[in-house]
Amino acid sequence: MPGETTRRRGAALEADLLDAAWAELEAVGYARLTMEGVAARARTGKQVLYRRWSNRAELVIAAMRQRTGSIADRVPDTGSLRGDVLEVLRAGAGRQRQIGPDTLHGLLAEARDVDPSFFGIMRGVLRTAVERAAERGEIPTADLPRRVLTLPADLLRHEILLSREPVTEDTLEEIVDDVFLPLVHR
Amino acid sequence: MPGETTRRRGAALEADLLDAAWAELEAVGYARLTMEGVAARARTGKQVLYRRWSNRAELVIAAMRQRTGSIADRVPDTGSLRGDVLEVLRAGAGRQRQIGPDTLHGLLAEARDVDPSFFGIMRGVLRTAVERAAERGEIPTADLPRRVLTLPADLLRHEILLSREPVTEDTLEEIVDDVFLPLVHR
DNA sequence: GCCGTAAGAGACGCAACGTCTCCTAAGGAG
DNA sequence: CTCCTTAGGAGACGTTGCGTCTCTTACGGC
Repeated sequence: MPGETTRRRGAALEADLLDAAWAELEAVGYARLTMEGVAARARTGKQVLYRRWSNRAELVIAAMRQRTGSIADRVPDTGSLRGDVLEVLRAGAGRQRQIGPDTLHGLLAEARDVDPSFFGIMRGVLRTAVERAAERGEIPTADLPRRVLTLPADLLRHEILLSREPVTEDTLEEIVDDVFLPLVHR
Repeated sequence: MPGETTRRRGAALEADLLDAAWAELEAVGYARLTMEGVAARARTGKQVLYRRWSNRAELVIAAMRQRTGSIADRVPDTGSLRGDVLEVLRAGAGRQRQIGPDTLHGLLAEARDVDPSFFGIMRGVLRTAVERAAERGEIPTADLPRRVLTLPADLLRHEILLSREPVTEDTLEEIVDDVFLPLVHR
């Protein structure tokens, strides 16, 4: 096999490393993911990993970024606030299904600086959805208390962190219909 | 020194072990707490720990239980729903201050079965508070959607898990005044 | 075609794990 | 009071993964 002496470099190698990290994550889970395991899977040495990321958490976060591009920036537009918010939550729940609660718990415990943009992304999207609903006259005002605006995202996150089971569609609807919409309609 | 040959046993020893675990937790934090460290602090061997708890998480949970008795069962009665709920949240926030987010994150990541009673305690207390408010005629009905009832506790928990800073009184008031009470009043 | 950079490979010392073994104090049974 | 079972105290042991380090060698820009 000719690939035998081929030595990967730069971006190509980095992509392979992140792929290997992701594969290892799926294979053994975050708790038992080791730098040596990832290195072995990528058929390289640990040093190559440490040259780029200084610990498990950083490596895994990088791998996740590569895999699950940014959710944000794509504001849904279903015509109703309810539909928009549900859509945002579905996107968040979907991302959770990809990542899994164990990884989230692990990162929370190990990452010194969980980049807020990692958990706080949904806020801007929700603000836009609410503003558009107000413009349509669907709700009285877009001027909500900060905590109300982040409420759907916060509750979803809470659910993800504590449930260990994938979040169901029913749960998302409860969040929207029992909590968020009643607060906004007035 | 005569204490030198005294060998502790049973419950007395167990209490010493849990004290040592708690002290170690305060001294080095959950991330760097080790079984060997706890054993050394308790002036005994690891085996004595492993005979009782099969890992860090179990040991620490036991230590916490001994230290911070049960919050529940003591339903505040301030005369107003607002006061009662705030009081419950303050108790929860206080417990957090004792324990610290790092320990919580660690347990979440390591404990296979985070006993729901550990995180879900506040629910029953809130139910009682709401029922009494309804009896007083302060609110129209005590028949709230499940998710609304657990809302204050859920939001506090979310805050605790993601903020890393102690939860402030302001935050508690936001939860109650901007989110919970508006939902209940109607 | 030369040469600096970084990949590939693995040895190293260290810290904790969880298991084990050995000895001996404690304290109940008779 | 003595015997005997139980469990505490102490530490050795093999293992795993960490993070660092060293060495050789391929790559690819100049």
